[in-house]
Amino acid sequence: MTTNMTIYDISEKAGVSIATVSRVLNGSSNVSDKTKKKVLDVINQYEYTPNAFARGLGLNTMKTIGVMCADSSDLYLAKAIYFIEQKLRANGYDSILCCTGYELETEEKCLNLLISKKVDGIILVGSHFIYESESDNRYIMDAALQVPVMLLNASFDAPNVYSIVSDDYNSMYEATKQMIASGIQDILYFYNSTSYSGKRKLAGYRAAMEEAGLLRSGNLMQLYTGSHEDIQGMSEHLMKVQGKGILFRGVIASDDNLALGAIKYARTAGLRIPQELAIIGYNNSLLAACCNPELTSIDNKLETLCQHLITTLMGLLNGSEMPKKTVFSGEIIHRGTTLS
Amino acid sequence: MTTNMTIYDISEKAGVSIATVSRVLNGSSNVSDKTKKKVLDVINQYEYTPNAFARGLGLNTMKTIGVMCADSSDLYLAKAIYFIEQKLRANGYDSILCCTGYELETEEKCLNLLISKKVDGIILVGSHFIYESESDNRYIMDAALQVPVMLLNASFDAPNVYSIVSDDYNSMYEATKQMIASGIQDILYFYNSTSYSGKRKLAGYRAAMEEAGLLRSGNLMQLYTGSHEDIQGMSEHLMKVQGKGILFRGVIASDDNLALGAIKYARTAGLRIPQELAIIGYNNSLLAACCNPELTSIDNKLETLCQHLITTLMGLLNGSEMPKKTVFSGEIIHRGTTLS
DNA sequence: AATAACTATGTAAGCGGTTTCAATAAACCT
DNA sequence: AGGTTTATTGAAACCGCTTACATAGTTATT
Repeated sequence: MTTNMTIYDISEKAGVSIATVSRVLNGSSNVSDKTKKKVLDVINQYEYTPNAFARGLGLNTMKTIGVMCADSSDLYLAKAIYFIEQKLRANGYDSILCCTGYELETEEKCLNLLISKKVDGIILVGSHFIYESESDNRYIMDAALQVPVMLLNASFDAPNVYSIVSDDYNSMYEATKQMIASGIQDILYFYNSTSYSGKRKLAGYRAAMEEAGLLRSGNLMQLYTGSHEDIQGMSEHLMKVQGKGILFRGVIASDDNLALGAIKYARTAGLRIPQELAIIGYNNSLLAACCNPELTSIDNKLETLCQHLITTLMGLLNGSEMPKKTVFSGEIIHRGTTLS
Repeated sequence: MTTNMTIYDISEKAGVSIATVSRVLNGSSNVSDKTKKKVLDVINQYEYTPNAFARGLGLNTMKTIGVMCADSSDLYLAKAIYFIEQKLRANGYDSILCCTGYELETEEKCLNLLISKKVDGIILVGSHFIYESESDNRYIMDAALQVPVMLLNASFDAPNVYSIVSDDYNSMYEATKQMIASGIQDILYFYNSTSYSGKRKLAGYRAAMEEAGLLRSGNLMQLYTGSHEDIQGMSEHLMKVQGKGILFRGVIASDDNLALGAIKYARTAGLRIPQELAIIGYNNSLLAACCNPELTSIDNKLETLCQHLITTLMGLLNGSEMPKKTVFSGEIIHRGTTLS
């Protein structure tokens, strides 16, 4: 356990100065093996742990990274947080978590809070408020003036802001193309966010549809504004869409949760999956393997993304030059909700 | 944004001493309104934020709570973390997250790390290493010597350790009793952890079975040791159990994930749910409403638990006397996997 | 009007480390 | 052996803020 000794106590017991104790604490090379051992023995004997605040004051770092996400209870984000936390701690850092609940104001407040807590870096896990235009991201840029800011699945170009993204555009483009190739023409795009990655995904879908000459009107894109947990609501939403006479034989969802809503809708409407309604989800979350039929989904290699994010961040903190943006491609995992 | 001014800069610009600045910073009453305004103006003008380390050094607190959990990507734990983080921040605290990955050694290490980071309290979210016997929890008791330790869904009696638990025993007892009452006698208990709450749940099941004279041997309890995400593996596990000639017409699972495994097993084995196999899960997670048929599950009022946990912790930090243990009862949410 | 009792502010001593700089000891040359 | 260079160590300044104590300025009391 942690005792309440100070560096003075240790220096006294070890018969050296506090400077020397500090040196062995920080692994300075300029300490003789003999004294180093002597000091370490005392430290171990009394289970001394240096005071983090004092240390922070002197070093101006507490080896802590701020992690911000909209909702840590979202399956995908929760997973990201888990990977990030694990990898950070493996690197001797730990993480302060802030959940912003999809509110811009909270996001700004948290950002300032993290900065004032002197984190060494900030990771935005799927922030919902990254805009394409730089000037709209001022609050992030302000934070980046102080510490490196890492963006997971989002990207914009600003000093000291680094992005690790999955190629959502291309993944969606390919998924849509494949569904078209399987003979389906009326493909509804079902999404719930206009975030950075949301826009990219939508663009991928549109490109494929346009290319095939199938994008006739905005009818085939449906924004769902309810909670990401409200499967029933999603299903009802699709029922309404159907009620309006909009025809669709395929659903491509921006998220597995939404895809589940589509599955539920199919059940309610009595449609056979995938023969009468094909569905593709996104994120390849636990849900995809859980539902019935199992969901075809796009896997965007979350762990790889997180690993690179941490590697990049650690590099930056060590003063290395690091790539501003890294892109990984996704992969379509075929399961029971698609034909081909 | 946060500037790099010190209290000296502010005091100079405001024409007062640093003590006065510090007083307005900390809301001390002994400052005249005139000077207070003067100082605040300067602070706002320069967007000054006091250095957290220096402040921590002086106050010996950084308004931070350590949150430990085995796996933040687990649906249930993720949700708990979300609630906790939200409520903490609403109270002016924030949280350092540590995921221990179900490893005792990591759990101990994190506990020490949190203490050394001078957190004001520690919350164990469904720790897997709470033992019934006090002496086995020494490492937690050591931490409790320094700061209050809050246990969610676990409990043991030690100084400065507080518990908020759901009455798992009773919930399971009732669930089992109801299934028996619905005419099912061969009920398999499918579980994956021998944690504190795991034991309680199992005991509830046993009690109900014993009471009904149905507990003939240990055959009807099946410990699954695989990953909580490996639905396929769970299903196969149950296939093997069936293969051994162990008969079961009902499954009560210690967790919704396991229940999903049971659903998958039923599908594979060609059993109709709930007529040929009834299933009850635990936690009433998102999954329960997602799967097909929808899962009957026990809701243990997670948000209520978290709310009370935070309230209790805040009370403690304000020096109030607080209850050592609070118990809430759960509720069975009936859906499509049970008869009655 | 003189004394007591506050109120508002400043001075300076910590809080527990890190680090610069100077001093001492040990090692290396010629 | 004497002069250098280098490896160790310690003294003390400093990081930025809190707070006990002292002081000066006000208001209340008799």
